[in-house]
Amino acid sequence: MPEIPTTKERLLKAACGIFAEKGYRDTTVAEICEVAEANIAAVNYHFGDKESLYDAVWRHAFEITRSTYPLDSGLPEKPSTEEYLYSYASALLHRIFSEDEAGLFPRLLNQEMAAPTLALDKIASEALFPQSQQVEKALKRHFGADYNEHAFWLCKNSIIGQCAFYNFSRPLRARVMDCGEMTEESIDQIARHIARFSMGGLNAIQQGKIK
Amino acid sequence: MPEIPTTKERLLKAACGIFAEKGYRDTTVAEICEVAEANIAAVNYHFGDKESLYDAVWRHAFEITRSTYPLDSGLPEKPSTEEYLYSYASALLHRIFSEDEAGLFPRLLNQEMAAPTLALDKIASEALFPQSQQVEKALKRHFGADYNEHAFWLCKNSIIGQCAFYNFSRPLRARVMDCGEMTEESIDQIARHIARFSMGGLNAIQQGKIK
Amino acid sequence: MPEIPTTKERLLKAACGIFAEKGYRDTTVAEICEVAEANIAAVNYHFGDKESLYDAVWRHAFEITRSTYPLDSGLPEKPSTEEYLYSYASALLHRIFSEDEAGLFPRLLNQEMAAPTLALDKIASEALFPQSQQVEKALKRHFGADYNEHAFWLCKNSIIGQCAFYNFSRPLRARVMDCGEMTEESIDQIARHIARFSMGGLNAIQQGKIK
Amino acid sequence: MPEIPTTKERLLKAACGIFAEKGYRDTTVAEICEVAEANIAAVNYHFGDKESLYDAVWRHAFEITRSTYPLDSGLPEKPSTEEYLYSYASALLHRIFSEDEAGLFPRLLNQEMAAPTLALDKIASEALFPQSQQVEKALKRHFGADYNEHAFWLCKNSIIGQCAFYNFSRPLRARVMDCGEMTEESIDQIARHIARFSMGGLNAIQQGKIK
DNA sequence: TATGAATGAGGTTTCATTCAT
DNA sequence: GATGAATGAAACCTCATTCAT
Repeated sequence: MPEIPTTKERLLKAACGIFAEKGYRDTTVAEICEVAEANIAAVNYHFGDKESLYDAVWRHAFEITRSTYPLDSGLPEKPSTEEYLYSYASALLHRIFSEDEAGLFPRLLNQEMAAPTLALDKIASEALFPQSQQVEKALKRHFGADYNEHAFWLCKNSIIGQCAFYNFSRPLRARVMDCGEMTEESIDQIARHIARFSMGGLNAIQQGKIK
Repeated sequence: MPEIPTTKERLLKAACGIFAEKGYRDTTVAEICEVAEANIAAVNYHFGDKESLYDAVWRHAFEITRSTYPLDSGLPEKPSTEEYLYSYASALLHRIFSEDEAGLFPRLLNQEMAAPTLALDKIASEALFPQSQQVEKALKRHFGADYNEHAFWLCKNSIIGQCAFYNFSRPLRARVMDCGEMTEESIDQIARHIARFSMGGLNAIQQGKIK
Repeated sequence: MPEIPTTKERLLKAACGIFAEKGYRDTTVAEICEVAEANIAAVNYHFGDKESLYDAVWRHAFEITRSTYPLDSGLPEKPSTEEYLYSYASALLHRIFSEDEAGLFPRLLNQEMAAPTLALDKIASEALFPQSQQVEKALKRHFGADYNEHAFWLCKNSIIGQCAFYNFSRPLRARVMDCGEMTEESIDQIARHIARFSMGGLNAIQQGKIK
Repeated sequence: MPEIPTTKERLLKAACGIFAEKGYRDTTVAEICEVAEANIAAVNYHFGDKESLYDAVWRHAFEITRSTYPLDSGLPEKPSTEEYLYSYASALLHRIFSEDEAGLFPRLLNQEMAAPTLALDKIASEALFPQSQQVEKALKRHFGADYNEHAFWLCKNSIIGQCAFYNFSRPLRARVMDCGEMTEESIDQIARHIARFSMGGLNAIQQGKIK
């Protein structure tokens, strides 16, 4: 039974879309209220002020994104490093290429990276840091005795960077990057590429360290 | 002979720094004029409007960055793929970590990726596309007969993505990423890591293709 | 038997304190309701509108103040003029320096003197005028045959003014006037001073008139 | 040659009148601009914000009041205490009853006493404290050897209070106090009354102390 | 009897731009 | 060539009040 959405829900939904598209500063309360078909004072009534609404927005967006595309879905009991990398990249890419609600968080993140708001501190500690730690765990298991703090940090960045690039370069896709529409299959192809490429990279780094 | 900078030059310089730091929308004409010690009407007088100033800023910043850190400096006559990758990554990273004028372009790029302006089309075709082609050329040479359009595109993204990540994640450096001040040596270390990691990646991809 | 206060009573009490502290305009209905732990619509429901609530506050505050510190308490059967003046000043000063409910009326009066509301007319005739007449009566008895309408009016103002000054200058007490906490004794000291100072004044005026 | 007043001057003048009449909070920037026939943004352009305008207003008002009715005008070389008291009361009363620009400061003060703003600290230390000291000086001379800190403070308050009462009770003049229009002569009459009444008071206090 | 959601009017402030000088 | 005053549009926020329940 589809409930009629409350004004607060409509505001949150409208705000999610507009904040993700335009960023905090370029988004006006008036536009949110218009899209939500609510009174101009509704944001202040339901959320206090624009900033608190933004807070609710990113938490909401992150929760949807996290639960729709969890980072460790479909992994076997004892995943190989490549299996883990594939799962991780696949989740991140699905989030990035998603054109519905599940894609909101990466877009908001893009906005924050360009024009950080006060929310970034919270986003970093509550959303990004925990996810970052998951990659670390997998890498630590892979490296085992060869563990090295700095090499480790570099590898983590290489892996995340390959995925994040597709988020960062979003506006270029229609301009320079000659890629068509993103399908389930093409996303999977990228994920598999990143997993394999990274495995090769990790091995190269590990060999360099041992020698 | 150090010339006294004209009002127009002072405006351009001030605008570069502020636009790069705050983005187009968060930057006010008043602040630019104040920093440039110019009249509030100076921007409109010399550049027409805020947007045209932004255009001039773009070109200026790119020209400085491109000439300060060219992508192919210090390469031997017939560079190996790893040497080439190292040179490429080194240039990109120096641009990204530069805290003077040479670092303006990556910062502006970050802003554009989040909130594209009309300038992005021009920048994409005039600045980004040519640079992208340089990576392509090196990869084509490396792959040789194994050349495959899509695998090739994926590898390019993997390489650029690893570098761009340090630009994209700039605001996180002070928050989540536990890295100290960037020195010439630490930048070099990252560049060498990316070159080696990518060589491992390329080989892994190539072997996968052959088999 | 301490009854549980009704919503209306809680509203009235909360409103008294806040109106007295901040004045009509600076007080928000929302704040009153919050302090009274009542619904935002409670003021309008129970009192009609903000202004009517203010009216009720006025009457309530005056009634408490008037009954707690009546102007003629503790007077002997046939008080001397100085005894009367002392009693009068003492009552006014106790009202002014009271920090509980009995002090509400002078504070509200202060607000009205700066920004009169429609309530002032009623307050003037119902609360202030009768009190003013009491001083007149005592003065008439004192002056006797020397009675003179205008000299009389001036003396009344001199007496009331000395007391009212401690109400009017309330915000200055913490700033310029170097006086410590007000105790029963220090209040009494002021009352005795005003009685004696005024006796001296009245005599001086009377002598001037006679001569 | 009467110069055409600038926008800034018109704003200041309009603001003086409206702030004095309504107080800081009840005055709107829009109303000031309307009266000054200026654009709604003019206040922010010329003064920064409403608060800074208010700052300029009370300084302007005080300066006019202070110079129009200085506290020690018309005093003989070696004034008697009564002459001094007369001069002081006369100045204060002229300020209070003035219906042109010279009357602005007492009205603003009335507003501040009811609803203090951040400006009150500055007003107290820059305007009120220095004037208070002038009374002290005269009283110290009068009391001579009988000087007593507290009695002294009480007398000062009695004198100022008698004058300030006519400021504080302003809205009551038309309601309860049966006084007609204020003329130069009636003001003078009040001043002479206060001087004489206070002389009597001071003497009574002094005798009480001596005995 | 009481409430929480909702609202419209109006508050201060910001800002890119214009214009007479 | 350059400026400082001025402005209109629009931003965010506040608040007394209303209304359906």
